[in-house]
Amino acid sequence: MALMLKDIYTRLLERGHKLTPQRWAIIAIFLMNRGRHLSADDVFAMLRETHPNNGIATVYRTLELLEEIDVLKKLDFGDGRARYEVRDDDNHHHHHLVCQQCGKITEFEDDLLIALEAAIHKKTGFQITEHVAKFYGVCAECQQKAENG
Amino acid sequence: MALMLKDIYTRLLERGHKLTPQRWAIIAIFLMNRGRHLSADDVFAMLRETHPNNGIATVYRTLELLEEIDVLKKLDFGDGRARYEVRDDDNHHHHHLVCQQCGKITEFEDDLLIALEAAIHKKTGFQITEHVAKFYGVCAECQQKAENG
DNA sequence: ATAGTAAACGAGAATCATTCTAAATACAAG
DNA sequence: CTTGTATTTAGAATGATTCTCGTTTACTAT
Repeated sequence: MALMLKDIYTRLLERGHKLTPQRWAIIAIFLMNRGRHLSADDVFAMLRETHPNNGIATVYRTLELLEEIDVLKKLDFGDGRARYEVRDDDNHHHHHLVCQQCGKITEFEDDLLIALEAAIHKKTGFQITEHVAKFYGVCAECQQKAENG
Repeated sequence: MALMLKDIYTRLLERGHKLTPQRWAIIAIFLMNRGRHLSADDVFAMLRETHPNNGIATVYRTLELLEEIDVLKKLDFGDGRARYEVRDDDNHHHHHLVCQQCGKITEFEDDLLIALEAAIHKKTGFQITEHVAKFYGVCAECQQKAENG
């Protein structure tokens, strides 16, 4: 099921953290932008609109905290900055398709990697806890543009 | 087949690059350390042993150049620095297993991801040119240590 | 061989995302 | 209210990477 505010609140309190206005605002930004992959600077810019005197350091700390309590998932698309997305219980196995033309990032659901993980464990004894899979190429739209151009 | 010095020499000259002693030395470092994943700093340290007055900027420039001509493959293990390995013609589909305990990186050969790429193209029209797959977990040795400790 | 020219070099400054520090503030519990 | 702890801000620090610029070098054509 989708992650709710109540869950986040509970997780924070369980670990002895406070629900400050800054954290509240940053959580809201992510909940209002589900499906997007926000960088610290993206969040900072959005936060500034409503909280003009928030510091960037707080954004970084909050992102780190939200990752620790499994609210956010840290992503790396190789563009030199970390990005984050909401980690719902039901989005556990989607992969990212990065278009090298327009930079757009789409998602793809598939559990084929589970089979691969099983094969790896069988052959090497390696116990996998997490995987990262990214695919680089050209999205359907950019292919069409290239044909028509 | 394995990448030879002659191939590298040819590729450099074809594109109008010069074969300087510095480049020669850096190429040699990679050929003498096949299978390892060297960072710019690793290369710099090794280079210093024989060429004490080489600059780090040259290392970065050379790594970039060698990547451009497909001699090296740039890797990102999420430790905040880029790493490089020799890109042989025959190592096209190995994945990296990163042990979260000891940091060791092992490799695993498998073409299962090809099937996944086909599935993605069929469903989304996305034309994939490259993929990155990394698996994080605990290697067999660290598991044993944990059991015995 | 020699000189000309573009490429490459070294040293250090600059950049950029991220992390740390120090001092100030807010919150929860007694 | 007071005290201890968590959190915040602003700015400095960090660390990998890139840029700049004056100098040097490898290749080319004389």
